[in-house]
Amino acid sequence: MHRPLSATFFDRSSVAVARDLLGKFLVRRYRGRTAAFMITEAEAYEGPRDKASHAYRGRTERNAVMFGGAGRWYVYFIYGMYWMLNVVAGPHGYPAAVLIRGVEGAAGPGRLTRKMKIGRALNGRTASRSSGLWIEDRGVKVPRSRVARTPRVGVAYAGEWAKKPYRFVMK
DNA sequence: ACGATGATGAAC
DNA sequence: TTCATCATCGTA
Repeated sequence: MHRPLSATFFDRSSVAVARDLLGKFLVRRYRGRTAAFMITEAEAYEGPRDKASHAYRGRTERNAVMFGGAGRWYVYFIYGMYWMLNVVAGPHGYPAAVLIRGVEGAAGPGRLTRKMKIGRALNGRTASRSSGLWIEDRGVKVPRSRVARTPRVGVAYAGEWAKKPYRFVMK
């Protein structure tokens, strides 16, 4: 059996976490059924200085979970239709997170949450079996040659931060 | 290229 | 209380 990744995996720079999430499995237990999909795309949102991050303008009701400890889900609603799934990274008090943008069989962050029945109920919960959503290492190794690094999607407003190569995608 | 669709946060 | 904005997606 595979064990869920623990908080120590997420208690690092969000960029390192985003890179290492490629090849891991996002596992959902919902209404008695369990489904697992390999993560193929992730983006880092790194700290209070990152202009593309929700935490850039400080703590608010929405982004509060980003300021907590690593390994919790940060789920928010956007464009009146979609839920975005993030996992909090880095030390307590430092607002960083990784947006899980794609899994095998669902490209795009909005599609993935719809497919896996992810919504507000998971916000602030721990990435563990108890919450019904967690991440496992199933032994898939993703070599550098299979990883593309690009700027993040949909953050053109973020000036210099829009250019940073914080998006990781499996080729 | 653009509209759907509504929560969020900052301004007023 | 109003209002612009938004870490997107489907249709054209």
